[in-house]
Amino acid sequence: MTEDARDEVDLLVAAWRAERPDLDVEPLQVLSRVSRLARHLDRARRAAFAEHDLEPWEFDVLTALRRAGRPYELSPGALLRATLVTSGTMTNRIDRLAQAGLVRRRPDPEDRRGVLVSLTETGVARVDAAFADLLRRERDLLAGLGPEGQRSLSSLLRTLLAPFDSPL
Amino acid sequence: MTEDARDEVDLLVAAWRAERPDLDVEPLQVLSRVSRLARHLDRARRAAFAEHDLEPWEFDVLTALRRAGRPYELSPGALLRATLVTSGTMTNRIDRLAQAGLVRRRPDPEDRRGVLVSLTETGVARVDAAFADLLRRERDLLAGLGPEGQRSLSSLLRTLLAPFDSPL
DNA sequence: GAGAGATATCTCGATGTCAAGACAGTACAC
DNA sequence: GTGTACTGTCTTGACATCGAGATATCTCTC
Repeated sequence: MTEDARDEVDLLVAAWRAERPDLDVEPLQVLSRVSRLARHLDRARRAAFAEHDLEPWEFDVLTALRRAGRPYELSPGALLRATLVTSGTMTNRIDRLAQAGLVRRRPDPEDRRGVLVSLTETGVARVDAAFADLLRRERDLLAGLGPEGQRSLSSLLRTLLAPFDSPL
Repeated sequence: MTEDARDEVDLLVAAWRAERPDLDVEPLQVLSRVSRLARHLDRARRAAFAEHDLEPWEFDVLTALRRAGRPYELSPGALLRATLVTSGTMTNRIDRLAQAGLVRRRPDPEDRRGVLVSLTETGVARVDAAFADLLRRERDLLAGLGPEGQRSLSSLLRTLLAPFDSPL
């Protein structure tokens, strides 16, 4: 059991143990790391997308549409479920993406309450370029783990994530 | 190798494979899960803290001070490094925490540019109660992994986190 | 086919965050 | 000692997000 690669969370846990020896702070070993890592990832993604003139939130919406396959069209409702934001946020996002010429809005012919949002050609091109770039960078970040580590990590995370995804 | 507990990310990866079979999207298995899990955790924490009348950002600052040990005092600079926010954000946070009576500000006697922020008695009590509660809830979230899984998960995450923590 | 409840989207106000820059004070080299 | 670069904190303005509520439409039951 090597303890070489200490990180900030190790220090955090040690500090808590000194201050509150009565508490079991083991959960922080996992969950603080998840939060901190996500924060760092956000920053790295922001930097990566800047080269393609995209904000992370723009990328999130565009990829959801891109993943849907031709004709790259989804309802705002489907988009907000895919991106975990509220409806007000999604309206705002679509407005701005439409203004930037990356998506288009049209009334849903089957449901007059509804709207359908689709990628423009520019939108497809931009998201494809940014996505390829992102994957390159993410692969670099993960290189230290090796294929074995990546598999077990994703499997453990899936277990943790499942209860959130399924019930709702 | 059981594939039972499929989550949203499995679907996401499958969708990408169908749309872009030319790309290796394996990195998403890890990093999308980290991001999504962090998002869910934020929500869970928000709900947990609500019972103690604390916002997540308040908790972050208060715990940093609490961890420092008596006299529970740090500079704004130390706090922003601990919480990964910018200086403007930290100024704003300290203002509001001071107004709520949870922290106190005083000039640093050793550096006239500086300020020292410390917990009030109320602050200590509130953060201690909220922290114990948070740990209970986090333990529940992690229960599905077992002690073994938690150890390997935290170790893998540490490897991933180390490059972010050390260079800067 | 009328009404109740569910659903889809949008509007609006409040809020927390960031980025850039201002300003005071410190540290170090010469 | 003096000047230059650095550090620590705060200010300001822009912005994305959320939550609650408004409106229109659909669906299902009776």
